[in-house]
Amino acid sequence: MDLQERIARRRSARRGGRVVVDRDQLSPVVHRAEPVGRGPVLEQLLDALEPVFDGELPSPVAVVGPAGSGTSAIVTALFDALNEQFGGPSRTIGTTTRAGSTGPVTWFVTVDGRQVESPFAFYRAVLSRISTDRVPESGVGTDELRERLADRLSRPDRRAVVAIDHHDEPETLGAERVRELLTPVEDRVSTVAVGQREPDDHRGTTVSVTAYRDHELVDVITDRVSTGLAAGALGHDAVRELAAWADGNAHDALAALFGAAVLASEDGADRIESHHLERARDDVPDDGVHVGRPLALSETRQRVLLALTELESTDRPIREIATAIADRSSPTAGTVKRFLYELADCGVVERVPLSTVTAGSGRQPSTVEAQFPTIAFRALAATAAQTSDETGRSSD
DNA sequence: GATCCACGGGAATACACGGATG
DNA sequence: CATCCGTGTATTCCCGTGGATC
Repeated sequence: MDLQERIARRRSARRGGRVVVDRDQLSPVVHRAEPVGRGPVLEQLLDALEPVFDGELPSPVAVVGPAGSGTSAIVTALFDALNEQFGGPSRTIGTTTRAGSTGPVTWFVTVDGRQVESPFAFYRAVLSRISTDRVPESGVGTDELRERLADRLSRPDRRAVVAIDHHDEPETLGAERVRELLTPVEDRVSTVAVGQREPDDHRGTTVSVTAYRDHELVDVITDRVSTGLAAGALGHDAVRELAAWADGNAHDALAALFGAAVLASEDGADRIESHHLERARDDVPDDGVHVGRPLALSETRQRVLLALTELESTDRPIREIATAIADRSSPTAGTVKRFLYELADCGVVERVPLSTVTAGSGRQPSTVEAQFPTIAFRALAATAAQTSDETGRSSD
């Protein structure tokens, strides 16, 4: 490559990177270490967890709030902070600190129900947080992992508080199931169920989180804008408008903001224009699902979704869409079809009846539509995979 | 101690059946 | 009744692990 080319690349990289200063600060799937404007709720949650300060286990807690109200952010942030104070040696490499002779320990473990769907995966997730050894990812039975967990918690001065996030979403381990899995260690472990509803048989404390009010959401967005975007890339009026549109749902607001930033970067613009925001807002479905849902899926499923978002005409029966997707690499058409129905079943895509043209005599086909913010998904999935298929230029 | 192999979990795929529709 | 969609499930494949074997 010659010098002109080098310089041109520098220039375009700078142009592309103008708007976004720090992608992680902007990402709707990354939580803040200090949630914005949620002090009272944090206090309530600390109240519910109060017994841990006396070396006891709290009774079960439920953290309940509508979509986009920040329940995950609150619990994640608080558990991280509590771990700093109470946690024993984590799995960080080089845990040579006083092997075996540690004092009382309380681990605070968050398990993301979206990523942990089987008992095996659940035990593995908890174990790898509280144990110093590596935990096998396969080749060993579920019972074996359960025994290791019991073993790890066998000492009376060792306790754990396990938060199960998104316990009430489809395809996740329910809170009831989690408690069942924890029965062998129930006198050592307490649970915190995080979701939009209480677990059915919940007895214990409930911390209710309400949707953000307009000005609170403005603060949340402003916080992201100030650290994630270049100065002057987005005006305060636009932030207020965005907050009003999102109607208390921080996920929708941040997904639209992130999407608009992606579009502006792709344009090489140095600020986010209103048409960027408009397109990004249209891309966030009403009553859609969190972009973290598709992002938590296996790589193959994400590839299918990526291909789906790249198809121009989705106005076709599922069967045809499946073949079209299968044609661009991916698994076989049959498998793609299977995936699409499965994804429709758990709400990531929606089946919509296709009334147009019915030459055949059989049952009427339907098509599928994405129920997640596709611009944000495309940008975040690309960085997660960043293998094969180098579609977009990655300008990190 | 090095090598081999059986096992377990999970994903991909195949397949078959039930139901809707003309 | 013929046809095709939608779904439940059986089967196959893959791979990491850890104990058996030599």
